[in-house]
Amino acid sequence: MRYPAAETAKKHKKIIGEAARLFRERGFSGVSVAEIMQATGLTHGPFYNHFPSKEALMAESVEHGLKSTLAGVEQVGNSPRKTAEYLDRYLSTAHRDAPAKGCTMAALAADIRQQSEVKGTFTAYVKAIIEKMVSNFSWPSKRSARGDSIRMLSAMVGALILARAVDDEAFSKEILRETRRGLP
Amino acid sequence: MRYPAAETAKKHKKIIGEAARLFRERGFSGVSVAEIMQATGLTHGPFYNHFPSKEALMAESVEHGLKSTLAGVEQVGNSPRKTAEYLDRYLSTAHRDAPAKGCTMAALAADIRQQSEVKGTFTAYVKAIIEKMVSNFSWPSKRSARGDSIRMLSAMVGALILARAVDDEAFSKEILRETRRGLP
DNA sequence: TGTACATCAGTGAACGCGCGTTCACTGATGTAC
DNA sequence: TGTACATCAGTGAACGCGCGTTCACTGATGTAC
Repeated sequence: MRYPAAETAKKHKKIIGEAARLFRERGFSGVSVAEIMQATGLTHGPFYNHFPSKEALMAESVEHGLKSTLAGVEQVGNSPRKTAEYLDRYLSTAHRDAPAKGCTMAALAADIRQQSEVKGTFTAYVKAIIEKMVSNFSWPSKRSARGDSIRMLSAMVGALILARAVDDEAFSKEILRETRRGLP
Repeated sequence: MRYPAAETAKKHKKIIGEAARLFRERGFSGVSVAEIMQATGLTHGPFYNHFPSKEALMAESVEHGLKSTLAGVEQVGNSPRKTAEYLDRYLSTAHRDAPAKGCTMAALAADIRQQSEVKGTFTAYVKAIIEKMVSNFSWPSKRSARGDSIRMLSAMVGALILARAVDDEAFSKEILRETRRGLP
């Protein structure tokens, strides 16, 4: 049956939100279209009223996730204390244990390597995130800020991925803590 | 038909080798049992003469891959020049472009997060690799060597994963180069 | 304002496909005598 | 050393299953008059 026009746009966003959450939690191939639709409270049929394919949803949900990571960096504002707080949060056990609402780069970068449809969007956002880190974080020297940002991001993403893959709590915490210690 | 006993062990190793290669290239879910068997020159049927399940093969092939990464670190020998050469190789475009024969941590850490069967082996090898980095790399101070090793590994793995996920060659190279510059 | 009809998001069964896994069968190898 | 037979890795068809995707149908909404 036909539904109020306003609800269609709302459902579209709901699908993207649930997909972004589930994909980060279990990877692209670990989540089915039916499961995403079930999470929005619908059956799997109308998925194709909203998106041409699962791959199209992957692209939109990655963008959705990266947008909020970018917004997170934007809010830091360049005091040393705020920068330190951001890093504390990124390399926390809370972030490690909640990939579903965490950094899309750490959760899906490996999956994105295989998905040429999504790589363009991913690349644009990683560039934007680096640039925002350069301008919004506190750096000792303006000259080296871009290199420092890239190094910081590599360490953050690598540490989070390793800390999540390891099943020894003490060792996982050590990876987060020691990586944090090397950053401002 | 029955085959010479010596060939059975050889085929077992061949399956592991091909699986380790293909899994690193396309992830666990990106490679089918049939494809692995085809790569060894057999049909898919006898797979279950060698392994109880695909998951068991995943565990053995991850171990196979990590063993050679560990062996690579073992060969460094602790001169500053050898350490630098190792890092140059790890963060090279050649390594970036050849995940099939490259570092298993960078290629499969994200997949391993979801695979509880494999996490134990992975954890043990990451610990061993860190320990070998502590003893075989050249460090300014013995006291900080373990923390330095962990930071280095996080940056290496993160940079390689990001450089592979990005589809802009100049930006990808910049990630590798700048991460390299922050290391000894 | 009231009525008649076209629209289209949602339903749920069905599709074709590829996957992991199983199995009856084959026949050269290894072994017992 | 030669013969008869048990073994078991390999073959390839078949299995059940879940997936992405399609589709005929439904019926409240929005619109034309």
